[in-house]
Amino acid sequence: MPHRSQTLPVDRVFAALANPTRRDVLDLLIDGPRSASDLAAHFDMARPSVSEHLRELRECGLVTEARHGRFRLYSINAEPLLEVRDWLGPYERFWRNRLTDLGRLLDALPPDEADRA
Amino acid sequence: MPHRSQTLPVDRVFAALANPTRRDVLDLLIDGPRSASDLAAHFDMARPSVSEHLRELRECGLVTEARHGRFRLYSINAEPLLEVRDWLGPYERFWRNRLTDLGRLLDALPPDEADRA
DNA sequence: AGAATAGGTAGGAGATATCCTACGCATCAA
DNA sequence: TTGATGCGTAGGATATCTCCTACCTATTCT
Repeated sequence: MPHRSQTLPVDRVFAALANPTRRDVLDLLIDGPRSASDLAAHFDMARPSVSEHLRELRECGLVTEARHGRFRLYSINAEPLLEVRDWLGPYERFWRNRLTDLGRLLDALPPDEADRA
Repeated sequence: MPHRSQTLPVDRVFAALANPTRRDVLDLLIDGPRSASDLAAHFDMARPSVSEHLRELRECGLVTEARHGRFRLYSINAEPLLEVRDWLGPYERFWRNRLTDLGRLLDALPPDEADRA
């Protein structure tokens, strides 16, 4: 009956992605590494706040930091995203077969009937 | 410079997935529809708390509810997960080519070297 | 009708998230 | 060496999250 108690690594990844600013940071880093202040300049919030988001991304392994003089270059580490993709895997069949609705299963509508969606 | 203010639908989906109980609910529903109390029995928390998680999943469209007498059967609607998969898309190249580290980009390793995946 | 069952909502406690300003500590430029 | 720049951390205000117990309605069983 007890089900979960401590925070798994995959939990941290999902939690990190739950914030739009952090997802936007990752999206910016797709094109290549950027410095912290470069990243911060893209957001309508104080620089230290962005710095905190970077720390969260660091702590769940989604970015890495490389010091270059007084700059810190952040770059993507996409590996933790594999856990997200793996979690998503079992759901592929739902959108592949359009079996997204209980009603269709229970009422056993003719499958072609419902293709106007 | 302003970047985001209101909560987009995709934000709600990511936020819903950020909670392990809610992801577990979805995982349970993969095998088919279940009633609310059936779902609640799987978790080490009070039933009304599970009910609240179900409401969140409902409100972001990840589950649908069908009333049958005094039961309510919940079933998956995987469609919102497409947004997650779409967001994940641009990161595929990172784990496909194992270009997860800035160092490798900078050092310009031969690209065929990393195709054991 | 009366009791039991399914399950949602209200209100609140405590924890966590997200932002801010103030500050500290390096590093580089003059 | 002094000042400016890059950037992390501290502490705090406020909002949101996650759980609880108490309570309500609707349906079904006897």
